[in-house]
Amino acid sequence: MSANSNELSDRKKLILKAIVEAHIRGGEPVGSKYITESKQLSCSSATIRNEMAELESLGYLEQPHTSAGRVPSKQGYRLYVDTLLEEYAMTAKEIAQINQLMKIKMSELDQILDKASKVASVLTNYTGFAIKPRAHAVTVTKYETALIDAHSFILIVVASNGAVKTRNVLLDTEIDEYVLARLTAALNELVVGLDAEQISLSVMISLENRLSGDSVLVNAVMKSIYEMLSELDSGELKVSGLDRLLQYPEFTDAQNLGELLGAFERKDDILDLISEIDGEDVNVVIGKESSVKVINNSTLVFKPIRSNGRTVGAIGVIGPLRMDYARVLATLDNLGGNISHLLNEPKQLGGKSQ
Amino acid sequence: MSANSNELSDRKKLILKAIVEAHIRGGEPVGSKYITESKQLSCSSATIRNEMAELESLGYLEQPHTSAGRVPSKQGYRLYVDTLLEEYAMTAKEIAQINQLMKIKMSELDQILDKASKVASVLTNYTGFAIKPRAHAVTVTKYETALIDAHSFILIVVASNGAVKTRNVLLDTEIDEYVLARLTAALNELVVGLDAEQISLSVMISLENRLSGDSVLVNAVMKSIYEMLSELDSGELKVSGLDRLLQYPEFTDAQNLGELLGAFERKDDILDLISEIDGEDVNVVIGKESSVKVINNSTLVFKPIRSNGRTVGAIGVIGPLRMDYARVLATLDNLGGNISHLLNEPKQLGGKSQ
DNA sequence: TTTAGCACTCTCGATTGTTTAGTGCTAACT
DNA sequence: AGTTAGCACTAAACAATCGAGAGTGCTAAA
Repeated sequence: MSANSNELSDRKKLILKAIVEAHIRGGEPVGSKYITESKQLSCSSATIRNEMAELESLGYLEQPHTSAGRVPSKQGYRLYVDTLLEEYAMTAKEIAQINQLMKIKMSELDQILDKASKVASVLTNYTGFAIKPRAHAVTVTKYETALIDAHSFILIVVASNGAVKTRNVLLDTEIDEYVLARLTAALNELVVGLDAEQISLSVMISLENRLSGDSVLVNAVMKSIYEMLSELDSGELKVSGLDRLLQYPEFTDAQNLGELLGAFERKDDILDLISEIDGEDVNVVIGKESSVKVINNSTLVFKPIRSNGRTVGAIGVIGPLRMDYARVLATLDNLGGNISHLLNEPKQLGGKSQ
Repeated sequence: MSANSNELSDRKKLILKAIVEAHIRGGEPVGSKYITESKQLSCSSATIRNEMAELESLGYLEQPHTSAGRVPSKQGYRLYVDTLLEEYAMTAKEIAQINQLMKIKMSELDQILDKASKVASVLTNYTGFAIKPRAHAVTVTKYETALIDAHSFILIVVASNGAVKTRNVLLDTEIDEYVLARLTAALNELVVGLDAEQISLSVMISLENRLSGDSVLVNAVMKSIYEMLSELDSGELKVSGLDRLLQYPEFTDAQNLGELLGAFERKDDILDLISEIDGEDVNVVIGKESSVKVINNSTLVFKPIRSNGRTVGAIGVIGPLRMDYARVLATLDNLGGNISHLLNEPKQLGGKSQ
């Protein structure tokens, strides 16, 4: 809608950068005097003031009230993360810490993501989250079953996106190996390649015909399949370290906090927001700049997790607009790399050393 | 530690009850005048004052400051819920609402609990939660497997507490039906009846001997088994409707809210607290009166969910001390009954009418 | 045993003055 | 033309004061 970054003089950029960073550190509006004093800018506070006034009219800064300092606007933060930010070089100690925390070998993607979101939260001191993105029109590529007892068995589906899901099916009729084998064969023949929406009455009827009209069984199974597919479709969101939000003054008033908690409850908005992005890089969503107006006064930073060329999840953190972007970006990038590594490396022995 | 309820005159009880209920409604300290005016007590404010002073010295009331009214103490709330509370009769409408909301037929316990905690939150307007309690020394009673592809299979354990858990096991070596069948047989012979702590090196060695020394496979499997058992041991806690807390002034200050959020993060304390109780009835934990000092200024109400004579979970709500106990107790009781019903009734057809 | 009456205490809200931080503007300076 | 010193101005933050209101405890009378 307005000025692109090239229009800004180097000095303006420098000033904006200084203001953003000071504000991130201190949390309070920063004034011209502070900039002149603490910085390499060799000009007086009056000059800074003039520049600040211009930056404000360009939309990069805001003034809470007449006699306060300036605060970066969302647009200001955006420019900062896109072009002004200096890459944060993680210390060896920090990298060691990530490796240490992620050392626990886990096999389930869910658990790895969960753990990673906790680690992200601890390392950045913001609230962490992990999602498995929405995946539309997932279909089943293979069915498998395992008998538990006369009244229950496990139904396993392998989905087109590589996910595997299981469900405990309980029946009040009896079932045995033979019936189950027939069921499995029938499913693999008749109910493969459908997504949740395509499971129709006619599919059920053909399946029922194939299985001597055992409608109880067919109903139970189809219901489970439908549920599993829906779950795969609808994504997942887990949050950790919620209490960390409270240390930031922007979340002590119930307004902002409520919006955030509400968004976490509903999950949909955040899942939508993240599911629609499909890169490999760390993403930064600042306030409600996105089409989705989930988060008004918070920033959401996340990195997609890919495995075998597919986006299988994402981890990220959420915090105030004045987030320590440099550190967060570096941390998530590193952590994300660590996870991809975990997911793609061949399985090792348990780790009983000699 | 002090006065039992029989020492209280009927009038004192009536006054205490009136104060508690007024405070629950209004949230503010209630004074002698208010009681005299609005109530059936036929005596003057001065008399009420005298009684209130006594109730305070007995520990049932507290005074925020000299010229404020009285507020029930935790002990006061306790007496109220234990002996003063009038049973809340749910309206037909409310009962219909519960049935409506819980109508969705789901088979997995996890999902039912999850849904129920959401419903509890909606109906009571407090924060809801669902737990699967800790279960110590769970053992495996049966193993089952299902091949997915050459590099992965599903491992299923049926646990001594009736739970069924599955894990996707990935290998970089190849595996086939035959190997899997041998593995399954060996597991069912050698690794049955052990809890997480009893999985030792010697078990692994005997298993490995049985399986032509395939240590990669054995390691992966035993690790998964260990993980599953640990998970079964350690319980689960899910929270819903967190944002509802914010509407109660007692949670607008970061102190209380932080404590609660922290407790939800750690989960342990709350799981401990609830796991140690094994009745059938709705339980009320007021503040940190319990040995576990998790929640200082909140009340936790929950109802165990039983299935086949075993406690398989619990649902509840958490909110301010001045919770609408009557309503909450009735709601949870009803909702709990509804769930037990769901869990124990024979499975129905999918619901295609006619 | 109850109650009317009153003095006392404490909070809360409004009002006011003071301090402080930071601005915008102008006029002088390089 | 860009920079800077200086100054008037603004708005918040803070502290002190004041009166009103609510509710108590106590006393003395019923």
